[in-house]
Formats: sequence, C-alpha cells, structure tokens
Amino acid sequence: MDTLLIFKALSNEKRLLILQWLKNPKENFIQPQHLTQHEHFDGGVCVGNIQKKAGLAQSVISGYLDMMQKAGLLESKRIGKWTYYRRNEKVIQEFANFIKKEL
Amino acid sequence: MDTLLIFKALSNEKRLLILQWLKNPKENFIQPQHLTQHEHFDGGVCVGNIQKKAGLAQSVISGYLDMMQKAGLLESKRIGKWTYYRRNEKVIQEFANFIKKEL
DNA sequence: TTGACATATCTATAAATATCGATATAATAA
DNA sequence: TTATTATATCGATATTTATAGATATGTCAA
Repeated sequence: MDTLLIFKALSNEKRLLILQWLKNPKENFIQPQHLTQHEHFDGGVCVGNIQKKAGLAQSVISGYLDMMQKAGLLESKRIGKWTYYRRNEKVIQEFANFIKKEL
Repeated sequence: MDTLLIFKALSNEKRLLILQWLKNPKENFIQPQHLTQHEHFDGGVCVGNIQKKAGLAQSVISGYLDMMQKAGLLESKRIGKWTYYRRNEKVIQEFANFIKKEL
C-alpha cells in the first residue's frame, strides 16, 4: 500500500467525493441498463455516469479514475464498451488502519 | 474539521514524515536546551530542529508547519525566540474517525 | 542600543497538477 | 463494413505547489 499515493489521490475534492459517492452507487448515480445479471460487477459504476455526476470533462474523470485505481482505492472491469469502477474495500480498510495506528 | 485541507497537508512526503516523527520527539529530534521545566510545551519541537531533520530550507519548513497547523494537525507555542510545534491529537483522532466511518 | 539568532514572510522559478478539447482505440449496432 | 458510442490518451494552457534565497520581524544577551 502506497500511503502517499492514496493521500495524493484524496487531496482533490472531486476525487474524494467520487470515493464517497461509490459507497452508495444506487443512490448517487444513474443506474445503467447495460448489464445483464450474470455479468454484473457489483457496486461498479461506468465512467460516463461518474462523469455526469461530477460535472467535469470526460477525459478528466477518466484520468482521475485511473489515478485512484493506481493508488489502490478503486478496481475496474471492462464489460463491452463500458468500464465499471468500484471501491476496493480491502485497500480502503488497510488505509484506515494505517491512519489509526501509524499517523 | 476541513478534511480536504488535511489530505492536502498529508499529500507530501516530508509533511507526512514530520507528523509521524512528532509521535516520538525524543527519538527523532535533537533535544533542545532552551526550555525550563515550567514553560514546557510537552512534545513540542522547535522549527530549527524539524528543519535539520527534514533537510529542506528553513523557509520551506516554516511554511509546511504553518500549513499543517492551519489544517489542524499541529499546534504551536512561541516561547522566547523559538516556536514549538506538536501534534494536535484531538484533530488527528477526529480525522482517523472520519476515515473509518465516512471514507 | 546593538548584534546575534530563530522564525516568518516575500520574491522568483521550476515542477506538478487541473482542466479542456481533439483524437485514438475498442466494442457494438446497423 | 461503416457508423455510433464509451473510454483512453494526447497536446496545450492555466493554476497550484515545491523550493530556495533574501529580507523582515521578534527576542534575547552583551
């Protein structure tokens, strides 16, 4: 876990919000029609819907999500045309423990 | 508590280290001779000693410490010529709770 | 009061980050 | 195959951050 990368990823208001929004995808994002039941990536939201909610250019959001994934905060899966992103709870938990014990 | 300010303050390696060093001032910094017992600011380390440990210019460290104080992570007290900085455990605890519950 | 020292503030520059629009790539639909 | 849609990458520019050195301010000691 690269703690510094995580702090950098979260030192931006929109990225911090995105991580929090992803705690409740159903309440915070338009629900996609694209997914059939069996290819579900549970809790995942496609780039376009995150972009609509965040209100920044598509290229910006794509870069943000990539950065957050590289920090370990998110994980993604491409299904057809769409890339779905969701929280990586394991890393987030690890980070929370680091804060509690080492910070 | 301004969470975003805290994340920004900690999104820099040296600032993150300073906060961690201040958990154990005696082990991490030269002990100052300047303080008499009664005017002690327990756990506080003067700017110059933090600067020596961090290895950046004095003006940079002064700015870092000010930024960390504005974020609430540190508190300071001027005693004579020296300004002592120490951790603000209350805010750090609050931040840890935020991470655990809201992140 | 002057000199020395600790810290804070100011100025300048280089590097990193934020952001957009345009284009490239990948997948699907017609 | 071609057009359309979703996402990723590229190129450009503006803003922010990192950093140093110079100077100002505050405090103490001679």
